[in-house]
Parts: sequence; C-alpha cells; structure tokens
Amino acid sequence: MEQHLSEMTELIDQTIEGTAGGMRAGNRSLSVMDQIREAILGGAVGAGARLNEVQLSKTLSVSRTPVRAALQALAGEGLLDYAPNRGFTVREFPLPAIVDAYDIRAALEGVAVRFAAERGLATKERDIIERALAAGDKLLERGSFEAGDLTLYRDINGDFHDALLAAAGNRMLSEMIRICHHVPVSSTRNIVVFEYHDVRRRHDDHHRIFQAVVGREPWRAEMLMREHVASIKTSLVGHLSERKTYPAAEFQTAGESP
Amino acid sequence: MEQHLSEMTELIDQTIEGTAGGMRAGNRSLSVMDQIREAILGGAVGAGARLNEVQLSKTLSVSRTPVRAALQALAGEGLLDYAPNRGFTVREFPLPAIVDAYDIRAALEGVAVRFAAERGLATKERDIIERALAAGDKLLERGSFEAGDLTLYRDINGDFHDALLAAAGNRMLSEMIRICHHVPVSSTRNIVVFEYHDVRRRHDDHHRIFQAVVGREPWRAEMLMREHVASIKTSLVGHLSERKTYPAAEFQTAGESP
DNA sequence: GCTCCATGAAGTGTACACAGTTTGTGCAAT
DNA sequence: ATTGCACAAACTGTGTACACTTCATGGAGC
Repeated sequence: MEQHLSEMTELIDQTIEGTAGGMRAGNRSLSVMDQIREAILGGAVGAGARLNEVQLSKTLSVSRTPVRAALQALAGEGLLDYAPNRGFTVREFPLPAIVDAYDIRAALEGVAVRFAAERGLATKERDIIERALAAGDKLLERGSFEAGDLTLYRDINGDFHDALLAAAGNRMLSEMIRICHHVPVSSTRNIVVFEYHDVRRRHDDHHRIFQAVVGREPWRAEMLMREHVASIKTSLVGHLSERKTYPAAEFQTAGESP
Repeated sequence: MEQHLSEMTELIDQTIEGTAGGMRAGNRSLSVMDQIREAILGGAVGAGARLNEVQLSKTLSVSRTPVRAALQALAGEGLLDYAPNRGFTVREFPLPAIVDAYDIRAALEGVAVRFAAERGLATKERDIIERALAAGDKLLERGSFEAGDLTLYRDINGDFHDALLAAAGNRMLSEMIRICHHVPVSSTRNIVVFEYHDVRRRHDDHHRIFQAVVGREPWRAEMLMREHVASIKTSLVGHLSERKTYPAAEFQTAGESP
C-alpha cells in the first residue's frame, strides 16, 4: 500500500517533467486531473490503490483543493472509486469487466454509426474518414508491417472512429464510448497486440462500414460496427487465453511501448 | 437568469424541508448533491441555468466547499456542464438528445439482459422478477387502470429492470443505464404518458424477456429488450407529435404529478 | 452616436486552518 | 497468547480568506 503510493509519486514526478509544457490553461485542477489520469492509465498506480490527498498535493506542488477537485472529476469519469471519509481508490477492472467493456462499446458504437447513417455525413467528417481509409490502404498495401506502422495505424483507426462518432452528433454517446476507451487495457493505446492480418481485416471492416453509412443503411452499418468491435474482443480473449496466467500488470504497461 | 436562480432558491428550500429526515450520513457533500440533483430532475432549475456557488451555499446553509464537491460530482453524472472560471450550468437536453437517449438505453439494456441470459439468474434476482411479473399480472387483470395504479406499475417496472441489471453483473453498464434514466424527461418517473394497453403490452414484453433469460437465449433476450425499450421511445415520439409544439417545460414537470 | 478601454463588482480558483472520522498501535485484562 | 479498549497519528471533511478571472458598467476619445 505504502509502496504503491511511493511508486506513484516517482512516476508522477516523471510525468510532471514530461508534460510540463502541455499544462492546461488557467486551471490547476484540470492539469492535476490530466496528470493523475495519465498515471492511472499508464499503469503507474496499481488497481485498488488508495490515493492520499496530502501526498498527491505535495508531489504535484499544489494544495489539496485542486487535488480533491481532480479526484472527484476522475471519479465521475469512472476511473476512481469514492468512499465517504475514506477517500479515493483506483477502480479495479477485473478481466471479465474489461472483456465486457468491449461488448458495451460494440453496442454503443453500433448505435453511433446507425445515427451517422440516419443523419448523413457532413463533408468535414466524410473527408476525414476518406483520408483515414486511404491512409490505411496505403499503409497496408505493402503486405506487412514495419516498425512504427502499428502506432501509425492506431492514429488512423482513431480518426475513423472519432469522425463517425462526431457524425452521430450525440454527446452522451460520445462520453460513454470515451469511458469505454479509457478502461485500463481496453484503451486504444494498448492495441499493440494485433498482427498484420488482424489489422487488414479490421481495415476492410472500416471500408464496409463507411459504405453502409454513405449508402444510408443504418441497421447494416450498426450490425457491421458491432461485429467489428466484437471481433476485437475476440482477438483479445484469444490472445489472453494463449497465456497460462492473466498477468494484469504486464498488460497494463504493454501499450506504453515506444 | 437571475430569475432562474431565485426560482431554484425557493424550490430548494422546499426540498430541504421535505427531505430533512433523509439526509445522507456523515457527508454534507452527498446531501447537497442529492438536493441539487432533485432540483434539476424535478425541473426546478431550467436547462442552461448557471449555478452560483455562493448563492447555493447560502441557500443550503453550508460553505462553498461541499457545494463545489457536489457540483463536480453532478457534472460527472452528466447533469451539469462545467467551464473553467465560469462555473457550472445545467446541461441542456434538446428533444433529439432525449429521444436518442432511449436508443442508447435500448442498446445498453439489451446488452445487460444478454449478459443476464448468459450468466443465469441468481435465486434472489429470479424471485424479484417473478414477484414483479406476478404483481403486474394482478394489477392488469382488471382490464383497466384506477388512480395510483400507474405509479404502482412504475415501481414494478423498476424492480424488473433493476433485477435484470443486477443479474448482468457489470458496474459500468449499470452506471451508464442509470445515466440514461436520469436524463430529464426520459426518467422513469415520467412515464405517466402511457395508457392501459401500452402498459399491457410492455408487461407482456417483460414476460417474454424473462422467458428468454431463464431459457438461456442471450441474443433473443437482447433483441426483445431492445425492441421493448425502443417501443417506449416510439410511444413518446408519437405522444409528442400529437401536440403542435414541443413544450419542453411542460414535459419536465409532467412526471411530478401526484 | 459609436467604439474602446478602464474600473469595479461578482464569481470562481486556491491555499490553509481546523474539525471530525478512520485506523493503527500499544497496553491491560483475561 | 488473545481479545478488548483507549489513545494517538493520519487522513478526510468543512469553513474561510484571499487571489485571479470574467463580465458588466460607464466614461473618454474619436
């Protein structure tokens, strides 16, 4: 316990140096929030760890007030648990919950793409998607991956999904999907597990989904998106079952590779 | 603007008297949070209204600290918007967003009931559901509604859905569905718009959903639940289009009838 | 009369002090 | 040795003062 806290202290100190230039405007609470969130998502603090307000305030060189504000906000995002008079702890995400998150995300992104197909794409989002598809085509035409390609595709993938989400035009939906993405390990930054042929297939999915959206086929679009996300879940589960144990810690840091 | 705040002040004062006995333990922040939430859901504060911290603290007889904590928590629930250095405003839910919320809820509850069917019902939840179904049967066998029956069925309906949600055994899902329920107007307390035959049909849906769950038919259960919730949306939309305008204010308070 | 800037009022952001609760520790009794 | 209790340390909850930002008001300059 005490160990967790000191670990975090060190790692947050690193983060401070790293993101010193990117501090958010005006508000220390928001800056503190970002730093703590990164520490959690980056796996710097273990699940279930208790976050000590005074220690955090010392480490981050602010008073307890913005720290508390940040913790409350992060609890609202679902990253922390709160117990009265006992403070905040890092929320635990057991493996089944992480797998479930993909099903939830599949359902939500399915609805999102259905909305997009019903409402049509604005030229802005359409451009982004077409560019993402073209960039993916180009990246994949070589037939194999080189170093850094996966990171590149991760961005392309993000653009595609974000643009569709924007086209859905619903804030609640966006926020819920964002929460799904921010589940430790299910985060987009941790999709490093996939091989070339996985990405190839997922990229084909993207093409078909786009086709369904521009063709104004809402339910087909929804079904395709659900299957698309569900297949990611399947890949993850398959990847996990290849291992003998379920090394949670290893997976938490896996995505942080350069 | 100023008018909104004074309105709220009065209405919160009422609420204080009304819920004085039900105050939450230990924590003033939580108590304050409940009171502000009720004021918003009850329609006491208009959408878009800015919430003044000092005024709230005076009205609720606490300092700004618990007020700020409550506001931040409510923002996390999606009921408030936050802008740095400008404080909190009551989040706006335009009619399309409210209608969308039913689609989102349909998708989420669909996943929930699928999980429940996959994982099976514990005897506890099974009992609750069977009792809810039986109570509904009894209430409906008369063939028409008397005064108060709708309120009664609202509780039965809530028990049914809550038990299934519990059976799904996923916290993230529960919280997201809870958020959908807490959208002003889409709240369960506002289902006063339905006639006897609507409730009759929805109750039949419940029977079939239960059947699918105990029969371990996950996808059938999901489909039934999606259709079930979607039909509520359809009823709402139909009810709305019967009117010439879309009187948001009227609907916000409609559910509070005795 | 209109625009622009200064000024102050109002409101939010932060720090800090103190109160209340939880939790760990050590002593005493069995 | 174990259990129970009391005390103290640590931590969270709340109040309050002050700093900073925003916004409205009004007057000077054009």
